[in-house]
Amino acid sequence: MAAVKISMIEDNNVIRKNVMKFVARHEEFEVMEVFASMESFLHHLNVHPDFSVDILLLDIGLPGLSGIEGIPLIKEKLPNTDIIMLTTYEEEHMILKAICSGACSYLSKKSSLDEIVEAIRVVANGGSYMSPSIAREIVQYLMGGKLQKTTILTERQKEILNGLVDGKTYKAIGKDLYISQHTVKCHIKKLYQVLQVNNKAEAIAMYLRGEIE
Amino acid sequence: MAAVKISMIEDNNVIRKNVMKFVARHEEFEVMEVFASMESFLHHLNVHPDFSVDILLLDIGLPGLSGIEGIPLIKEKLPNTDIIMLTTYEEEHMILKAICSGACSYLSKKSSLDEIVEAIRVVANGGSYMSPSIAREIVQYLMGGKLQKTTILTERQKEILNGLVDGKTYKAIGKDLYISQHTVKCHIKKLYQVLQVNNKAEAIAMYLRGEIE
DNA sequence: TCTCCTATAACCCGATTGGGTTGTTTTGCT
DNA sequence: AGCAAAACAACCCAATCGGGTTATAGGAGA
Repeated sequence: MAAVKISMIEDNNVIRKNVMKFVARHEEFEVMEVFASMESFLHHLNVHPDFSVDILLLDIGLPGLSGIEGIPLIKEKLPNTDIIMLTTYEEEHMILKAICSGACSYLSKKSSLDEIVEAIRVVANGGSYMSPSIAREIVQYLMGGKLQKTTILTERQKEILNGLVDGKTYKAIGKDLYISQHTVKCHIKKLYQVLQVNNKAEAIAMYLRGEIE
Repeated sequence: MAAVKISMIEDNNVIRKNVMKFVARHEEFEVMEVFASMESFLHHLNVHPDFSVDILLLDIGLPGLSGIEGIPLIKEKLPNTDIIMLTTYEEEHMILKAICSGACSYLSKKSSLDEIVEAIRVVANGGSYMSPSIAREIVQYLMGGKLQKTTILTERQKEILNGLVDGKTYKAIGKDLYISQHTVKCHIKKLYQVLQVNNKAEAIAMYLRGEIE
């Protein structure tokens, strides 16, 4: 198998050089150009349209265009490049945003060089590496306090809520459930009381955020 | 620190004995009673209300009450026990269901004994261990085909959409952004065209399902 | 049996929304 | 400099929504 091509975007010179030097010692990896900013990387992509890498190590806290903001731009040009985020900021929303944007792995900068290389190997083999603390946060998010939130809604209310989420009008929901639109409205009024919201938008948001049922 | 108390629910005698024998060799772990079915475990909990473990290895494909179905029941009695799922079924929905139910780690049965012990250590330290292939699936789920959907919305439209998602009226959004409600409506009209929806509900649903930005 | 709750249905009324048109101004790109 | 796009603003109008009240029928539980 050909060597796995690696690149890195990291503004801290010391970290960038150390990591890439260590990676380069492993002969299954081929270290490509590295960059100190998202802008310089994107510029390089424009100037060299043929440039590609298999795995990109990406700092989340870059000055200027941040790592997260850059992910979609990178994926646009290099859809087959796997991105490993490197970061000191382990805040939940950052992590989720990065993963949702297309990063496939997430490493704390506290990780050892060996751990970084291990992560690269995992990703090269089609897996996804997560630092334990980060995995834990993702799990927390997925669970989303969903425990012990055993349905407060009646069956009918759930059916109606589903209609709302689908963007249906009262009339359409009534038609679906073979009841009048008046009745639909009546259910919805009670629904709002139970959920402590005042309109469709909030009810839908609550439902889709998984805070119900 | 006291030994970490470990138990296991697994119907396959060979696997159960091998794993627990290996775990027992590590003196930081204390192997407790093990069980061949969810029912016998739950029964044990009822008979011995003081029984507790720190970490429970749980087979997902148990006969009778499955591992996933049992998680909420276990969590009810032992809220502080961390659950590590062991499984051959790596299907996405199984994994997500297990995690959403309260499992904190997920191991493929292909994992080596060393990997299992490593996972236990990680969990005992408050982390969460994921097999690379499973981490990948979770990442896939979180990304949800969201790639190459590089923002179609303008900055202004995003701000407005955020207002909608928060359940605000046009008027309130206008106030927030220092523009008139007419203008807000105008933006929303264009927004709907771009997203190909006809009302707030669908736009919010699209946003919260992560199909935007 | 007699409540309590849910589901059903209807009415009124004001506020909000969605869709249409028509503009001016600013901004970005060529 | 000039064009296109986006942001801004206002008008009309019909449909929808949110909140209030009132009322009947059926099922669960005290």
